[in-house]
Amino acid sequence: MLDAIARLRRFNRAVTREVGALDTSFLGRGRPLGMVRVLQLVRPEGTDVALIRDRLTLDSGLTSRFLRSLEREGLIETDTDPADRRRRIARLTTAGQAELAAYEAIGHDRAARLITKAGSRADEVVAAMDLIATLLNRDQMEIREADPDSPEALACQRAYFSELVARIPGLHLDQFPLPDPKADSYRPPKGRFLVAWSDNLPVGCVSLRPLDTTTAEVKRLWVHDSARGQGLARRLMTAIEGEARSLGYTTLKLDTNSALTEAIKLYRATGWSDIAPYTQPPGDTWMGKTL
Amino acid sequence: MLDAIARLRRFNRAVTREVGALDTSFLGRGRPLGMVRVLQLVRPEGTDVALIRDRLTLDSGLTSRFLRSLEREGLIETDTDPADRRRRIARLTTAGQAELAAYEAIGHDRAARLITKAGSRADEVVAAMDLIATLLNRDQMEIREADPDSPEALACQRAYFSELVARIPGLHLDQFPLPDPKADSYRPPKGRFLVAWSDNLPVGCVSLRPLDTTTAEVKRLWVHDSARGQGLARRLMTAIEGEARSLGYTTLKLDTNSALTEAIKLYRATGWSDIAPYTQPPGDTWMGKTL
DNA sequence: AATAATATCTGACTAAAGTCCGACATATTA
DNA sequence: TAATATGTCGGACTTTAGTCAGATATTATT
Repeated sequence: MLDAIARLRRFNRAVTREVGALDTSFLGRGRPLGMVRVLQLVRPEGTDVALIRDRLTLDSGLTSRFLRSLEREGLIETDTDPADRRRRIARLTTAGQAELAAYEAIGHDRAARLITKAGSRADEVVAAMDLIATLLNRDQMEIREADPDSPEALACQRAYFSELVARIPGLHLDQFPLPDPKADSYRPPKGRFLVAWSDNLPVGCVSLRPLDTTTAEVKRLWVHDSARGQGLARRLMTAIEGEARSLGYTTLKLDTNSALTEAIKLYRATGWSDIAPYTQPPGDTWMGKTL
Repeated sequence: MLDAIARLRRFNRAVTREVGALDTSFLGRGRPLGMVRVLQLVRPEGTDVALIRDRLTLDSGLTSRFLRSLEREGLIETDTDPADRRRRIARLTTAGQAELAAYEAIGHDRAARLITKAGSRADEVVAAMDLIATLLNRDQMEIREADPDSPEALACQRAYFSELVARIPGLHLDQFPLPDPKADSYRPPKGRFLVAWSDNLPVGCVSLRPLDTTTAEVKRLWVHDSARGQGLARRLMTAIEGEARSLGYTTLKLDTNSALTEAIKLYRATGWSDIAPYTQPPGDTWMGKTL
């Protein structure tokens, strides 16, 4: 443990230097870092000013001045929130989107250089970064609905199928075409596809499709390697069960494979129990839950 | 590659937040971060002011002011470098060492909390941090002489023997007692023990012991997992060969095991060639080089 | 309806970091 | 020996980040 702490602190020092260098790169476009950090949180659809303040733990006065400055530059627009007219919502303008893209490009170049530096160990380094970033972002993971054919949902499903193939003997990737021809069953109004985000990286998914008017099936529960052991699968299951409830289903089913031991353990721990088989292989374990 | 870059940038964001929080923790002792960073580079034996400036990429005026301020507080002392009297050398006083220890304690607490947060995956997280920190520190790795019984040299040898045991069937750790009863042969004036440092972490070692007046043996070449694939083993070999040369040896020998393929590949690539056996198992490959 | 709480904004202020310049002593080169 | 380069220093200045208090509008509570 003592040694681990010394090594973590070495990591901090190394990264402080790197991040310090990264900060100055933002200055390349003549705007202070604080303002850029705000800009990066403003979405084209609009972001709550309170959320920005909260995320960056900024003083309200400072936030306000940053927003005014960005507004003067024409990068954002602000409006009062119709729901609570004390609140304000900041929205990225077209010019703002272009400016943000320019920052993306700068960061992109720096990142590419660092990855090149990693040489033959680039994959390992990226996996290591994922692990650390997911850990640091842990308290800010969000679960949002997504279209099953969106790029992020496809990435999740691809990873999920790869894992199935790796863990269950006799399966092949071409058995799982993507985009899924049956994607429509995971779409509203009867179905759902949820994606878990850690910052901008999709780190998990789960989906729901109707079987009959009162029964739905949970499918494709997957968690990114870097996010395992942190209770995300449980959160995803809670979320999808909540969706099922609000869609009016009273019974849930799922089929899984006995090789996926952690998943089965989770199901049992959250009130699922074995039921009669209702699908073909690769499923060999069937479970159900009454809502 | 594209995806890797997006993920690296996510890592940067996560770490910027964490490091930002880390920075403010330094303010707890009423000294600005910049000054603390300088203080951390000053060693009790003395550090070149130019080196400090270089490492932190500071303006000379700013560096000077930080040093004056630390000097006024009695934490450091400065002297002109006798070798080049334009240069100055900063030395940590006893008070400075105490102050630095206090900072260590603060960082220690924060680090311990983060590791606790990693839970069951703490080991993986620390390994991931090592990999990234070593990559970022790559251009600043230093090779320095150490006593074979110093804690860092022992750590290196322990890791080296563990690796031997893991890779060569039939070996047991108790065959390699530490501290080494024959440590004296690796000490000056006839022997050498070199340790490679990445920041404060020993990431590699190599040693030399006399066989006769003109022949020496290279032993215990080891590189930390996080530092592999970056040419460190080659640097260590170059360094130890240089030491051998300056000690007046004309011939070098080593014995190794055929399981250590990367090492053997390196030896062949740097002018070593096979020679007649001269030791017992676990050695099964013997090489020599004329200086 | 009065009071309290909340969200934002503005202005005044401070601390920290960093830049630029000239002065000075010393070292290197022509 | 003269000219040039280098390393350090201190002063004047700017930018950035952050704090604090008060004003205003709106919402929630009593």
